[in-house]
Amino acid sequence: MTVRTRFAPSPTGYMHIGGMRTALFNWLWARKNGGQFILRIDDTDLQRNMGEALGPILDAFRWLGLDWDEGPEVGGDYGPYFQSERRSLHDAALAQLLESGAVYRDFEPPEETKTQRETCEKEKRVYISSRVSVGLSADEVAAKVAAAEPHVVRLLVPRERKVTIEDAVRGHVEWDCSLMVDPVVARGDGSPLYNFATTVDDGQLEITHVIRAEEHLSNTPIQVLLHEALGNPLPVFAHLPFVAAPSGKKKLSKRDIAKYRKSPAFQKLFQLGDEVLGHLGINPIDDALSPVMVAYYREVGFLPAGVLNALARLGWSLDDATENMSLQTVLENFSLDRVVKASAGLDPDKLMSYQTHWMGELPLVEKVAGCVSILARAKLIPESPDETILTRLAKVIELVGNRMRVFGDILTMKEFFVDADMLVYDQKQFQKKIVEPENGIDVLRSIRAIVADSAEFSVAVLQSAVESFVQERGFKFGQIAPGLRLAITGRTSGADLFPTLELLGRDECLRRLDRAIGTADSMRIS
RNA sequence: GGCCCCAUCGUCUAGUUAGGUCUAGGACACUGGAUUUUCAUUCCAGUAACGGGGGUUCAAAUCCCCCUGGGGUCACCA
Repeated sequence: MTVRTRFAPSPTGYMHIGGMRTALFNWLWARKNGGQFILRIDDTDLQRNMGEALGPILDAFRWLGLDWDEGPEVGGDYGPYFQSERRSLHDAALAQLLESGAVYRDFEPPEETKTQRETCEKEKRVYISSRVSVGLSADEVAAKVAAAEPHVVRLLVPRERKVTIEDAVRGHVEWDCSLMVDPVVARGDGSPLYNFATTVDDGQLEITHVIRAEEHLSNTPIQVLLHEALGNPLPVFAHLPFVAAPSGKKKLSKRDIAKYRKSPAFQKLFQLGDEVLGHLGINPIDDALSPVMVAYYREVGFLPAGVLNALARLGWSLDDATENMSLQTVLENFSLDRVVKASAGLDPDKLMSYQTHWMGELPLVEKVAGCVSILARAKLIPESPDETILTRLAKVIELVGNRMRVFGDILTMKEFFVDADMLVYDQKQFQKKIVEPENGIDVLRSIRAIVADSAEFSVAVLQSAVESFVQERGFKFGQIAPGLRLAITGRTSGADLFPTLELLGRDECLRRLDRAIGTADSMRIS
């Protein structure tokens, strides 16, 4: 039998990083077994703009390179793939269950049901459905339906038995039906509820493996009972541990972003994100974009390989040592029985280490492409840069090397992309390293002369010239380097100094030195 | 609270199915050192865990029971 897995997001306008992990494992299992991975959109009673709500979800899949065999945009033989368009299928299934007596129309007023529930709770008894409507004759039911009496349709839970599953990650799990409330399967008008629609759809789509997060475990007995009533073969269930927040064991949730912002574990990621998004003109403070969303990582300039690697290792491992894995490697080695049972906290540090690894592996041309797109968005280079810019950019990228962990990092290296007069100095350091030292400005003047007069503007020539100057004056290079770097780049840390000078070019270096000298002069006077 | 799930370094995990090779391995983070004109890298080294109690056994991280702790879920949402 062909393995068929599915991911069934509701169109919420964003793709949750934990949901993405679930989707990834579904994709992996299908691909590993030469089966199909299906995207079904669970959009029942959602009246939002479908394009806006679904777009970001599909974008996330495309960005990570996870393709789907059936679903939106690609269609398939088991469609429609939007749950809202599958109503006739649900209706037919409901009619079938009504016919077989597996479900019943419940006319008990909701307030009454609620009261019973509350009473039981107060008295510490287990609440089970009263089933007052089960005794109604077919004619009585028909009459009430004809009179449009409000009601719901409930599953008649077989109370005398147990439901058991052999979960592919959890093993044997069982529930005692005598403790179960008869779940509502559809409203009086026939509109299906989640558990019912899902079961009908999974059955009709011939899903063989239901791989989903642990929070659905409690829905499972209902769905198993429904599958049985429908006469469907039972899919294999695999309940993955949910993705927890860093430094906590609670489910990672969009609602808690404000809290995460204050968490030390998340600090560095937020700092990076805020800075990069700031350069892009995106306000990261509002919830539109945050680390619980896949889009966040794309915007900040993470690589799909980095995110995928981190996601794959969240609740799964290949062996006792392998950490850096391409999607291909994960695919070749994936299995459900190596999925961990305990929930796993997303670790931003570890994510960054995977990211750094894969950025290091990326060919230069692809680094250039990634930087072009983010630099253009930050308006630091034109939309379609010419050869000169591209060649120079490649040199910058090679020079900064592993200092660029994500594409967004390039935006913090503004010194390569703005003119001398736009350079922003680190004020405190400028004061301390250039203005305050006795000969700080004089040194810069001397270096300006070297830069202006050197026969050739190359690393070798500049370096030896500066070194002999340093020696003459009885300095150490380490003493003058910070000031020089500050004058040239505005910052006290960064790529190797002489190559930076060479890359910037003689004229630009002179402008920067002049500006720094001028600024320092005026600061010293005042 | 009911039902269900889970429990190894700070974190992600290996080891648990078939008890000994585990004085518990790896990675991230952290600390120290070396390299480096800064920063980042790289390289070495180090700190650090089987939640507790009972069993079973010659032998338990591994099997059983209890406790504790954490979490999920309890809708005419999905």
